[in-house]
Amino acid sequence: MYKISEFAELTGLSKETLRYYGEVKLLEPAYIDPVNKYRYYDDGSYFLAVLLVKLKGFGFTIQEMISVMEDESFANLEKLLQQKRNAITLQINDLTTKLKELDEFLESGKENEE
Amino acid sequence: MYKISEFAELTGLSKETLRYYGEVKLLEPAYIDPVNKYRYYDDGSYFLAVLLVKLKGFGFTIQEMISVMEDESFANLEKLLQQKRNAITLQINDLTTKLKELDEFLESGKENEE
DNA sequence: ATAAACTGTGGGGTGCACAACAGAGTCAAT
DNA sequence: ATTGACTCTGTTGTGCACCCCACAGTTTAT
Repeated sequence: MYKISEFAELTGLSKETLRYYGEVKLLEPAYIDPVNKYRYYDDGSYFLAVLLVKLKGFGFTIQEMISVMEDESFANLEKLLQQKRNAITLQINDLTTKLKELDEFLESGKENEE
Repeated sequence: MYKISEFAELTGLSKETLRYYGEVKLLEPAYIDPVNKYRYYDDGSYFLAVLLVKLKGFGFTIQEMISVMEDESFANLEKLLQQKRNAITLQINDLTTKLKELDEFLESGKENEE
């Protein structure tokens, strides 16, 4: 059983994020001490957390992650993954365009300096 | 003088965003009808809005945009632009990595299907 | 016993989007 | 001139996915 800070370090999720995930019932502590309310996580939590970190990195929303966790068959998972793949590709293109625009902007700024 | 919807269409900023920008004093309407509170924007607003849309696209935060607008000399502008350039480059790299990871994840998923 | 380190629960901030509801404005029909 | 219908605007509140700070009770180490 890990305390929140320990578990945060283990998973890469911040303490705040862990509390938040508990609140929205995405990842609830394995045990909460009824006296002091401390959250405790176990190896099962760890397993889930690792998956969540992955999905989060791919751009899954909380709701999407919840839906994935609820669906034992993981039937939606692949569909969502494809969706995120497209989204990431789009983002890369957008950012590449922004970068060009930014460089042009910087260029035009230099001209006006003198 | 443009009413908010017209101005929104002109600039590409949504009505909500325009109200928000007014609220945080980033871009205030040129005139507000004291009777009905309608916001009116003029060509000066338009000029600023175009710049803001650019900066926003580059990832400037509201506070950064405000600081840029307050500084008549635009001395920070270039520094911030360079900063954003780096940030965008990082994001592109991150996303590219994510894409690879996602593809690997999809691959490993296929194997387990049967 | 006491201090240091950790935990809990709020509450505010971010940058808008979106929905609800009310007061204006506009236009046509009466 | 009035009425109704439709469109537009205003304000207010909520949601997203956390981060950050403050205050207070706990636990741990000395």
